[in-house]
Amino acid sequence: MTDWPVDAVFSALSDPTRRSVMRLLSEGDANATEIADQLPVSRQAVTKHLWALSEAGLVTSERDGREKRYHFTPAPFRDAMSWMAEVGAGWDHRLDALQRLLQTRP
Amino acid sequence: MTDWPVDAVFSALSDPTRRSVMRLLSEGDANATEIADQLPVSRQAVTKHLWALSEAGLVTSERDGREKRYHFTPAPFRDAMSWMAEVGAGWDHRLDALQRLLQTRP
DNA sequence: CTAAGATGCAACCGTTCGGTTGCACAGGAT
DNA sequence: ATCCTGTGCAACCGAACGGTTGCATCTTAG
Repeated sequence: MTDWPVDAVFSALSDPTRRSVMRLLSEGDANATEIADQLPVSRQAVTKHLWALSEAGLVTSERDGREKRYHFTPAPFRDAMSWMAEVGAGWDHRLDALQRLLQTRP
Repeated sequence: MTDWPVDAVFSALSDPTRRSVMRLLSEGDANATEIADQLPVSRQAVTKHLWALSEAGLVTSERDGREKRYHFTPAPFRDAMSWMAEVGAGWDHRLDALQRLLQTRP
């Protein structure tokens, strides 16, 4: 039903560089410069990607003095997986199980 | 690890029209013209979307006389969900459970 | 045979995307 | 006060994207 969060999440995850950023952040917080150092793109590119990820709710940021640290937030994965489970329900018993799983409260 | 299927799946799913096509197909097979009739886009647009979905392995097609019928195939969802479970593992206990679930054989 | 419906191919268009570069601004360290 | 270092803003570029239109082709229904 609600399509906008799903849209942002899938879009955010559809780019390889952005997935790399997510992977890096899943291992610990970082700022834009640090992330760019570990990827073959400029800091500006990373900043744009972080903005997209943040739009999707996949990262949060926090200003600390002159730097801005980004944190990993996988919560919106739930939306994406729910969509898949809902659409795929009945075709794959694993998706049924997933749908049940996603309804358990954190 | 292998990134190309995940890439195709997330990319395919990142477009609202394409998700609508998936939803329609999840309710039953159809040809391009039938799908286009139920969506606010041209048949040609639908055809292009079906090509993208097929690249991601999300639909299969079968020629039947003068028409070409498309079938829903949610199997690649598994790749996308695996990626999310892997990256998000440790942050959300539901993702841990999912990761275990995805390792069960069909 | 012929007409109608479905697909395929290709060109075109405006917008978005991923990425770059250049420069200005802000906050810490010394 | 001054020099780094990290951010932010904006312009720019080429490629890909989502979509359209027009036309050709193929196949079945009558």
